[in-house]
Amino acid sequence: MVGKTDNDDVLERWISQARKGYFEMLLLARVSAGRAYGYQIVASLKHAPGFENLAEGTVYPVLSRMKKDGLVTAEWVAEETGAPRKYYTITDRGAAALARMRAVWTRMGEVLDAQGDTA
Amino acid sequence: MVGKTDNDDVLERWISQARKGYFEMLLLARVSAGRAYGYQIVASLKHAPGFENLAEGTVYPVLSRMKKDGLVTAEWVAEETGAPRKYYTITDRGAAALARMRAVWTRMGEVLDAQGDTA
DNA sequence: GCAATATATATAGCAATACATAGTACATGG
DNA sequence: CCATGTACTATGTATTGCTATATATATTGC
Repeated sequence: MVGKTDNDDVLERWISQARKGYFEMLLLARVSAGRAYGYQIVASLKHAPGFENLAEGTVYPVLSRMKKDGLVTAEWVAEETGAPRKYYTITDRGAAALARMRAVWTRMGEVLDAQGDTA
Repeated sequence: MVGKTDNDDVLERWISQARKGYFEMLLLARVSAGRAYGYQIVASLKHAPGFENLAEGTVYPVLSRMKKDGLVTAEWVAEETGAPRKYYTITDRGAAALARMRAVWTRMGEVLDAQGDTA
């Protein structure tokens, strides 16, 4: 089996950096699509390309920070069976933040693409 | 004169995080467009939306790191007048890394956009 | 001639965030 | 009873953009 090359490791490190910021936006978008609980969010994101190895330890702290920043609300719900679940709902402030993040992300993409024409 | 709101500060902080990773890709793209020296790169990026306040202290360390990682080469050129300039040229390894970064960036955008459909 | 400004490059320290890892608790199945 | 799945929490580490500052040379205006 072919092991990882130096290039793979460099790109993995880069991806980790590139996700800073992006990941909060991604989670906000996910919650914006409909109220959800933590484990459910982790499980659904694991189906997205590139996130197969996503760990809970990556997701829960961001959800906590988003709650602290007022971007989402969190509510414990006791299930008939199983552990209680913490459901997250986006707030107006969170929806506004998400819109602005998307705009910035789009602009960053445009700035990137513009680098090829200004040699 | 209207000052910044909390929302502005939160977004500014977020932008700083969102630029991690992205900024290296941006500089690689800039150098990929044609060999350039540091001050010139700073000056041209300052015309890009969102980068009006870009500082040299942000750019030179990333150029240094890219050289150290073998993504670009650097070459001092003495000008007839003025201080000597350090010119940067992308390497094959840098071009390959840029292509992969772009692919990841595109995929991240797709994953983000997909969050609206999976409620 | 000197001060201010522009051009040109460099560096240290800090703040913030994704990630890895480990832990706790409850339910289920063999 | 143990392993696994479900569900959430805590902590330390690594890394990078940003701020602030420094140094050097050339040009311009008084």
